[in-house]
Amino acid sequence: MQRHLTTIIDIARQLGISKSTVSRALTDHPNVNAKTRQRVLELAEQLDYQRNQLAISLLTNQTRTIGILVPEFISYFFPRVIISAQQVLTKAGYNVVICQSGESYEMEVSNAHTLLANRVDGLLVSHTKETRNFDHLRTFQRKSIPVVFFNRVCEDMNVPNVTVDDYRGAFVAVEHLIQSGRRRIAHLAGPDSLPNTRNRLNGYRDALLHYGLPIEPELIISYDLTLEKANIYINHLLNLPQPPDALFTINDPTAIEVLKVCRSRGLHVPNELAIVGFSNDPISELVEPGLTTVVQPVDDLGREAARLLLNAMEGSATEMPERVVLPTQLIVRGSS
Amino acid sequence: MQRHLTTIIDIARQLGISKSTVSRALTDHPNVNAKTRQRVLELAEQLDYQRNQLAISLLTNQTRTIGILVPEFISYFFPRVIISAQQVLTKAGYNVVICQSGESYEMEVSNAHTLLANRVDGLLVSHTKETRNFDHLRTFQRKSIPVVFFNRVCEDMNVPNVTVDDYRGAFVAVEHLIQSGRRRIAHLAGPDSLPNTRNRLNGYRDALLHYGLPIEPELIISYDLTLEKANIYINHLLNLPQPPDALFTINDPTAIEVLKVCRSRGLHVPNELAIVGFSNDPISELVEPGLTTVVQPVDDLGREAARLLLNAMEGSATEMPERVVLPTQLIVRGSS
DNA sequence: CTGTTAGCGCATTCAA
DNA sequence: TTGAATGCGCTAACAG
Repeated sequence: MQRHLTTIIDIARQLGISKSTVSRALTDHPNVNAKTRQRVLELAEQLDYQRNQLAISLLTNQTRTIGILVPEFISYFFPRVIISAQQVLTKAGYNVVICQSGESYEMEVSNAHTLLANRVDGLLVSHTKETRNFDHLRTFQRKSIPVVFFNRVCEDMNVPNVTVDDYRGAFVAVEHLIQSGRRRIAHLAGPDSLPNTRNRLNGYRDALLHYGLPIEPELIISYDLTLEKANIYINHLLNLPQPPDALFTINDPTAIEVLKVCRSRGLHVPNELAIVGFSNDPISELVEPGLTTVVQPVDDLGREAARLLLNAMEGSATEMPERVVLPTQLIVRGSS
Repeated sequence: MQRHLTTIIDIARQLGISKSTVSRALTDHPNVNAKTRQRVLELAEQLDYQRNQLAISLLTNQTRTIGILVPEFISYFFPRVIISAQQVLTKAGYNVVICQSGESYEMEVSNAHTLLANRVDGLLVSHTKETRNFDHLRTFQRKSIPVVFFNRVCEDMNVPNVTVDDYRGAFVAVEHLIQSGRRRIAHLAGPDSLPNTRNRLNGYRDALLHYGLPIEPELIISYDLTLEKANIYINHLLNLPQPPDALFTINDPTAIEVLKVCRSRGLHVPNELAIVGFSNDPISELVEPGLTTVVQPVDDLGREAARLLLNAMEGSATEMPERVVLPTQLIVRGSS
């Protein structure tokens, strides 16, 4: 499939001038005759000329494109964050390309290579649940391409990051359950490769400790975030000799799954089991009963991540990378 | 921010050989001494060398990258389609970059320019609801960059496309309402810039005609797909002297909004108002009552779109662009 | 104000 | 098997 796209040389030839002049006319360079510029612009328009960004990037060594790498975008969370980040970046004159890895480490590595090969000027990342080795991201660092983590962060890498206050969110959620009279509060936690998971787990633990409740290992289950596994573990918990009277889940989809299981078992929510989720997925206010959950400020998250990246790219390479933690908030609905 | 990335020249110099040889070693060219190749590969690894895709693309005039342009990805629909398309494209050795336009025509044009400037080898598009002028996409065509439309297609452009059978889906949905005894069936339609909207409207109309029911203009309302407007029109319909006994909506989020309005007005669903949505958003099975809706085969949609694009790129430029229409299916739940 | 020249990083002829 | 030379499309430095 050979195709010829109009180049400045085509324009120069047809106008009988040099390609430098064409280039200058096209880039609003001051030193060019108004009339000449006019002619160039008209012919460019007519020939449907488009600057070849590839050539410019090769020359300037910057693409004005930034890459966003996310583990998935089925859940509402990542799309929202991306959109708000994109708004900031677009306003700053950057293009945004998005890659999603389907929670696969291998795919993430491949995406990282693509982004690197295409020489993005900066990278916004939230890694997959499988990612334990971060060499593919350190490569960016080594090449001085700014990287900013959001949501799922690698604490070992010395780069800026933005997270929400998972610890506090979890603490308050569990506190709420305790204060409404629950005593056997279970926690469906995510894989412990994810710091958010660990922070939420700590918040859960500390809330129990703070109120003098025992921490029962049998009530804490880590799983891989798939709904199939969630279903199995929920039933497992409910089949315990002493089943929990409340369940705090790592995210809203999981909490919804709990709701479904309760429905099918004829368990009343919240009387027989109280449920609290995490993230305030739009779905959580539509189910019956409404789901109590912890709000993550998705828009702020995207905005902050973009801001940190812009800072990093626009040079002010501070010695201490900035780390932003955004507040979370509990929304109480019918499920608790 | 000046940074130097390792090039083949660095490798060549350090090894005291020419860059051509390095290039050959790196590209698995047959004519290169095994030992030399070995040394090159080792040093490349050690220096953390990455091929500069920009330079290669400039040279070969192809990027092995394809662009996906969608109007939004908040709803579950587009992410799903993208993921399945991406699977096919990745397998075929292409990289995928995604741009979303937030339903803004202006943003879509800008994204199209970005993708063009970055010389994608092919484009998968679903346009915004505002798009009426397709010049920004015709540009790709003029430059022989294959374009494939999916879901929201421009019928005037002579390119392959994939859609679902909106007409049939709507027909069957309305038929179902009629057969379950409804007689005043309203339709909340989308903007008529979108062919899907028109097709669904036609399906709705023809079903009424087919069963000898009158078409009441006051029961058909086009709107802009925002939930705020949806809310206004839903209330408007329910306030009619003769309110409808069923409501068929352009999509599931709108149907959910209907459900919410009914809840707040104390209207029983489906007894006082039956509701049927479109697209089988995961949310539709979680609400109470479950939402009757028309399934769109999202995975097939993405796969087919990718297949058509690969065909178009891999040369077989057939005279008649292929147009695929995928079947839809009604799922009956509690809301009807 | 305009033309000439160089070079970004690479693959690919053509010679050796 | 290897090296030298060419050019992809463009901007920028330099010279008129």
